Amino acid sequence: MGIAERKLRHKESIRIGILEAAWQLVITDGWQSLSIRKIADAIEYSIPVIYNHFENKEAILLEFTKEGFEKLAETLGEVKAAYADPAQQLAAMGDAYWDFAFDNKEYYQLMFGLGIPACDTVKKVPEVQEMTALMISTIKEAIAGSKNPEADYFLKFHTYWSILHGLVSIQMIESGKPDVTKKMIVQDAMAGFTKALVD
Amino acid sequence: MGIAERKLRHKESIRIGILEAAWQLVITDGWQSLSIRKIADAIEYSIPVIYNHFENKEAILLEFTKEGFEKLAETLGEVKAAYADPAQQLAAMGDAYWDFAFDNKEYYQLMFGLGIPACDTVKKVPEVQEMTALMISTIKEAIAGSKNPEADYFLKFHTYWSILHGLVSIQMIESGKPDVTKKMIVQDAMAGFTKALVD
DNA sequence: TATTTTTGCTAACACTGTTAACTAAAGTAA
DNA sequence: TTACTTTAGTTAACAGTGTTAGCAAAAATA
Repeated sequence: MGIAERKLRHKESIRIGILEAAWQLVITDGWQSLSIRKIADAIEYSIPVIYNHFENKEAILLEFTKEGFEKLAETLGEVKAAYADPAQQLAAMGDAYWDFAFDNKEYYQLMFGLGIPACDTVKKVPEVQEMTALMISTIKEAIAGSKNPEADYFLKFHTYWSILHGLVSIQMIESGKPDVTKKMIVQDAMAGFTKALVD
Repeated sequence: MGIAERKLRHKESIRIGILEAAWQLVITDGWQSLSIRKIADAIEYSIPVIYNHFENKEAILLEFTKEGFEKLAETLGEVKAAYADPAQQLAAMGDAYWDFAFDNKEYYQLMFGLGIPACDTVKKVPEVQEMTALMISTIKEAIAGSKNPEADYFLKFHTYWSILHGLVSIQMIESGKPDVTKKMIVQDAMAGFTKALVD
């Protein structure tokens, strides 16, 4: 009865093919010009086949959004593990966040940029919470060891994430500045934040 | 020879009609669903008429982007004028920036969100520099009166804007949180920034 | 071998931005 | 007023988009 398995494998291989073809197209032409027809063309199947594996185009994009947040969470987790001091963790995680965004522009733009309807992305993508949980725990630890242990961790987390995202997105729409100063900007901002946090 | 003038007036009135119709459509249905056909329908002219007044759809969006940055710059200018102390100015401008974003979501999303190709927006929209100039001058003044007058004003400006934009956009994709805490987040972040700036 | 299920295709619908080609109106000059 | 030229506005089409209904062929089951 390996038939069912073989079929499943085949189905799965098409699914993967769709995602790989889509990703290739994104890499070469950007999100904007990704289309179902192009994907169908690339995998050498007809258009409706894609709809057997994904409900619609958005579902394909959602898949990448998930992947993106997963990768980001993984990266941040590793970086966090490399340090013991929460303040150092926050600094390193900020650095890593920045690097991730620019090393994976395609992902980052999809995760935040493309979707004005990103409002509900948060609900549809549990991976977001994976990432935020990491940040929140670190913030909590930092607060616990600070001179102001009563600080609102959720507020501080929000500030932390916002600073990072803001830095990244402003940098992305302005890209064309010297490369050296870039990193300084993050580090300066992070230093300011941590200083205010730890008091 | 008032004929030419009348014609010009008429032409201008259509142009305005296009923008007004477009704006109305955006208000009711959002940017995503704005289409040339719908605009043509609304102004009761055929489609190509729109192309006599705007090179393409993007040019129409660009018009609103300009408007948005103009409004924002104006608002920030007024707020700045209401205070003498740079630190206070920065705080008030941050507040105003936040309010602008949420009072004019449609504008803000267009100015930053919709355009992944927003990279060249900065070049195409001189109004952006109007706004940034305001911020930069205030930052400069604040630095001049701080304990560390050697600080890099451009870096600090960048941080300031990024924090604001980050706060806004994270808030926008997360909207669904209690309203009261929102303002606190900005003010907390701004306080942290100013503190680090003035030393 | 006959029947059912699955798989994948063609062709279409309803949209999108954009433009070429034409008509009818308005303005100009004789 | 008539003849010509310009311009304003139209219809109809092109090339593309996401999505789906209906059908043919292949594969699995009885």
